[in-house]
Amino acid sequence: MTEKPATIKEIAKILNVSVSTVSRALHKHPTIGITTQLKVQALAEKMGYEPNQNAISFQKGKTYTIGVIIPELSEAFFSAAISAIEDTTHKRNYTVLIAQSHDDEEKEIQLVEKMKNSRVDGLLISVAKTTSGFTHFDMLKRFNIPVVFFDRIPPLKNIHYVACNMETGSIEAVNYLLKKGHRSIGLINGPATLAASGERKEGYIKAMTKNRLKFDPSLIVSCNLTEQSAQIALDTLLAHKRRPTAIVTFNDYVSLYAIKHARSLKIDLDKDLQFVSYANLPIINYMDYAPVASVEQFPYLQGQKAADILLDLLSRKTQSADEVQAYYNVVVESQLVENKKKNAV
Amino acid sequence: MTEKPATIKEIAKILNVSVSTVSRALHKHPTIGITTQLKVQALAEKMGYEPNQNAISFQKGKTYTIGVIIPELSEAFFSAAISAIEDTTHKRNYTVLIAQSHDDEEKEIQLVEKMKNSRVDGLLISVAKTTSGFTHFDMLKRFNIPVVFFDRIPPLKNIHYVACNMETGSIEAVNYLLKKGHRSIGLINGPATLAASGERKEGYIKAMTKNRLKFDPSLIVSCNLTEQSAQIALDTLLAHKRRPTAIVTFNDYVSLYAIKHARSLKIDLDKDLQFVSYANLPIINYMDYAPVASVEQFPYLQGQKAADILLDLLSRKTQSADEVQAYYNVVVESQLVENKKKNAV
DNA sequence: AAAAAACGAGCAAACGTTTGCGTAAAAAAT
DNA sequence: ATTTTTTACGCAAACGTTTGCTCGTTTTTT
Repeated sequence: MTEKPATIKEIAKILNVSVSTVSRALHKHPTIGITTQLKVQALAEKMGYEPNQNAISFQKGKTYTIGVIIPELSEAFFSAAISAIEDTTHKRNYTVLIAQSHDDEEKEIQLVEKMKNSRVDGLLISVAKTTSGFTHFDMLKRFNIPVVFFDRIPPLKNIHYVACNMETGSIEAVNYLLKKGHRSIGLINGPATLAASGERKEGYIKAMTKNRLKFDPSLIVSCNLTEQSAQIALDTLLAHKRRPTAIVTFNDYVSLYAIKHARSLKIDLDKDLQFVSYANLPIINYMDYAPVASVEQFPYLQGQKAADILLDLLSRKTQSADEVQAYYNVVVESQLVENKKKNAV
Repeated sequence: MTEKPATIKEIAKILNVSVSTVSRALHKHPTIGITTQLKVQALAEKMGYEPNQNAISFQKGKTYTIGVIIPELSEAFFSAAISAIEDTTHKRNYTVLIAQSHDDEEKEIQLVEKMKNSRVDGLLISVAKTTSGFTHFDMLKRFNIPVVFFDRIPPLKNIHYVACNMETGSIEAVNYLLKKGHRSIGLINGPATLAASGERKEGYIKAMTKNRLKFDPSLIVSCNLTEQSAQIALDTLLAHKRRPTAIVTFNDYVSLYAIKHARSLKIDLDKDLQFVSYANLPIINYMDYAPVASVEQFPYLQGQKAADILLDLLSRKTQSADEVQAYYNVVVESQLVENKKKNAV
């Protein structure tokens, strides 16, 4: 009843040729005569032969598997990136091993270890928020397992990475609001511990000064990304002596919280206060009042580029991998996209 | 520079023992003397030896990998299920290979084929919406690869599955609304082609008749899950001669669309119209007006149970796998949960 | 017609690990 | 003191595939 998968050996025995001949025939190796080749291929087809990937991996010492370590699968950004990575690598016959760190450093370390032990050929990593040590990545270097970081990049020298330049988008965001006539623009930023917060702030400041507007530090308030703290941040801004008519927020969630709070304060979100945020997640399509624009970070593109780089690294790894002098540092520009959806009544 | 992973052979050579001794020592096999055992383990530790999973898989003919095929990673339901599956299987030293069918039958077939070829030990599948043929699952049976279906179950005999009983939740939902005093309750259902639609309808009808209310078929309207079609469905219900004061919707998205539409019609969502939906996705936490309650389907639990079953199947598979007479049919009861969040002003 | 080149295919090792079987030495039983 | 049992370890095959090397046969070149 239970079928066993066909092997090269069986084919060889039936055809009275050697296993090496069968192997070569299936790979269309030129030293095998055309008649033998066809004979072998026909039988393989008939028997439903499928190469045992496991045996091949073992033999070749590589698994054709790339590991992906991300903080959270459920975050729209990462699932989009994963889709891109899958699409890109499947084309080149690699499979993808996905694991979530849940933004926990300890878990991330374990995962790196596990991935190394399961002999993945390479890794794509977006580091956890809490990660502060980086020695677990050294091990990968020692064993010559190439890594490409994406989106969340560790502060290390000599690494490959794909990141998103927040500055462009930030400047665009502020410019957009200035053009719309706003003169007092607030920023509800994330916690200072996040690199992303710094970049957003930089962009904000740069845009202000470039437009010869005096930059008022008190128009920048931080929040820790919770609903409550977003509310407080908004309250602070609303109490400002130069009460802003527009606010840039750290991400869509913060915008959402702030908008909700603003509405409960009966603020007219069409006339008196406008929001621009980062990320552009699907949720904004479901909001009654959404930010008027978002800074898109192109998760699919980032995933794609990261995968491309890793594949390239893997293909050239064949020989000398020690003398990697060139490190890929790809930066994709963020971009402001207007929210096409109309707000509710 | 580039280190090679340590092998059992090297350890054996250094210690002047045979590879089999090393292998057994590392497994704490009782026939190996305690001194040798410690010696071996110490050196292994020192050399940072990690067994080559690939070689082991090859040798044992099993990969300690289970494949998971789901429609969409980005759907909250599935990412929760995945997390459960990972948590459950990691404990037993299995790794998880995730793949998305994107609700495409063709893709699903390819994935099943790929999973088979990469010799996964077992599969967890939630079938694509469009899947109408089921022969690709036969192959798995032929090769004795156990499969546990979850959430989206194919209409086949003799399969293992974990599903959610919608009826309980549906009845609860209607009862809940009746208790709140509603006498005319509408249902915006999904397309008739989906099994899930049938179950929701069943539950709805059952709850009505159990409460000795005459069931009015015209209070059930279908939609195809798009925003536009949800709007039309709502319009239909609102024009009903016995205009409903409460509506059960196929899922949170439909609720969302309907609520949005209702608000644009200036309907008072606190007094004149209330919604209950299925799923209980995170998005409802972000809605200005959310359904008052949702039927929770426990994705984490479903994933967990499915994984447990598969692991059990795998552990007993050691010998006779043909005579599987007993099929696991686990049904988790859906449950109505009240939405604790207050609506906006 | 002899020598050289090209062709077609087989042999065997290798990848790292597990495991059934065999066996020498030590311990226990007679 | 001999036989039996136990202890502790080694031998070698096996898993499926790839690939460098060898070698006989045919074809081409001189």
